[in-house]
Amino acid sequence: MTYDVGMTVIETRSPLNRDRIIDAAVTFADEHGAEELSMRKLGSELGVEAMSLYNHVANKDEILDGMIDHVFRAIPLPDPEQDWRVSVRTTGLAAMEQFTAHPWVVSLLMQRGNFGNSSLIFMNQVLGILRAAGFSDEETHHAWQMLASHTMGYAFQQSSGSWHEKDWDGLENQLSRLGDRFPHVVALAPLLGHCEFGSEFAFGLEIIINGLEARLG
Amino acid sequence: MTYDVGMTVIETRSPLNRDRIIDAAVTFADEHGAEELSMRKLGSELGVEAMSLYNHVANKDEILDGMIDHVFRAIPLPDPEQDWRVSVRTTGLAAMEQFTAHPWVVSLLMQRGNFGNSSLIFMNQVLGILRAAGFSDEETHHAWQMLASHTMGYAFQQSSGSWHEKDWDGLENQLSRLGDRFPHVVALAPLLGHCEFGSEFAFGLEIIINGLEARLG
DNA sequence: CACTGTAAGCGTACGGTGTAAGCCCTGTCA
DNA sequence: TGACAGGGCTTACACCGTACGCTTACAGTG
Repeated sequence: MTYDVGMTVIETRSPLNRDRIIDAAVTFADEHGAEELSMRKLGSELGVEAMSLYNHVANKDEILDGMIDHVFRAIPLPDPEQDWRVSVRTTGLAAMEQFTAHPWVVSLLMQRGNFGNSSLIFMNQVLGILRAAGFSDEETHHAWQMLASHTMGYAFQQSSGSWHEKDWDGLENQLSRLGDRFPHVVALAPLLGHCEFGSEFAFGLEIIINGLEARLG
Repeated sequence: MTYDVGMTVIETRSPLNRDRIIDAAVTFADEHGAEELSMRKLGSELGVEAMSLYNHVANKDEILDGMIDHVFRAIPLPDPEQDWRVSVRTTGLAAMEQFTAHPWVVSLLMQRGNFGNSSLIFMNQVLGILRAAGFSDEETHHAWQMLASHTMGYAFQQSSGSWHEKDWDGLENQLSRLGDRFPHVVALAPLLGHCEFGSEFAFGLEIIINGLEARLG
């Protein structure tokens, strides 16, 4: 934004920068999905040509990494003062909340790995809590893997989307058309189709926490 | 393969068909990764032009679905006569084995959902075992979600690959360069880097089976 | 004031993608 | 022999990420 003082106000577009680009990419992905995001579309979203983005980011991968980082930064860090079970529970739910709000991170994480700054901060905090709780290094490792898998797994299923209401009716027709070849699937179809992933996730999280606790000592 | 009987053997390429195309796609993805697969490359792999594939498949999506189906068909179905804990354990490990052999299915499943024929057969079998074991429909649903999440989650982490040996050295340098900002990550780095996903998966699977068993009755 | 160096934005172009449309060759059957 | 059908090939289109070079705007000097 530049002003000619005393003259007419020249309304130039606010200058581009990395953060604005990544923010725009995140909201674009939230609206249209990450696989729809292209440099040209992102540019036009910012009122700018595609190639102008390359003045602020090295390439598209840097944008994608930035988007992942953006999401991880939004997960509140667990409080090391609390009981580890509480920390793990609230952090798991918080992470799940972000993965639900930005379903595209899951596939992005799979393609690109997750070793941005924010995700390392997050991971470090959780590992620290587990170690402080008395887990050995091996046990901490097991616990982390398990918690991460559980979280990513549910986020995965939620974002893989075929169980969602959208094409659910079509699927139901398909299933009933397949008749009794899949009786158990058909019987559980209503539950599978309209399930609340949040509470499903919490259910499993409790089992895992209890299981880990039993391994402690 | 056509022969001019009594004359020289005319060595024409064996005719294309859906199965050969999908098989070729699977082996190509095993070698080069699924994101490298393109219609042109797949065609040239089969000694054929890209557009010729469209005489046997509707589009690339049908090939991708076929690849998913191919992998699920390779998972041996659990035996309904066995104890459900044994069935769940062996089936989980068998599924994980396939996901390890074909790491690309995980991201494919996420993009496309998993409701091909083979995956429905597989799912139906597992659901049937859980119901026969005495789980209610809701409990069966919970158990399925949890087992699926655990399996997909580990497969996910395994295929997301950043923890693998390849770029592990670079990552280790990066971590030590980041100094003591992430002490817990650095401390556990060796475990995280060289871990055996198979046994990690089995460890978590046992916790889940025990947790589910406790819910039974 | 002019001159110059720098950075940001733009336009063009290249090689890649999936696939629609049309051509041609060949095998099969009347 | 002639017609037909189907499989493979070629061409073409719209999209992608991005390398390259041009133009404009501005900051710092003399």
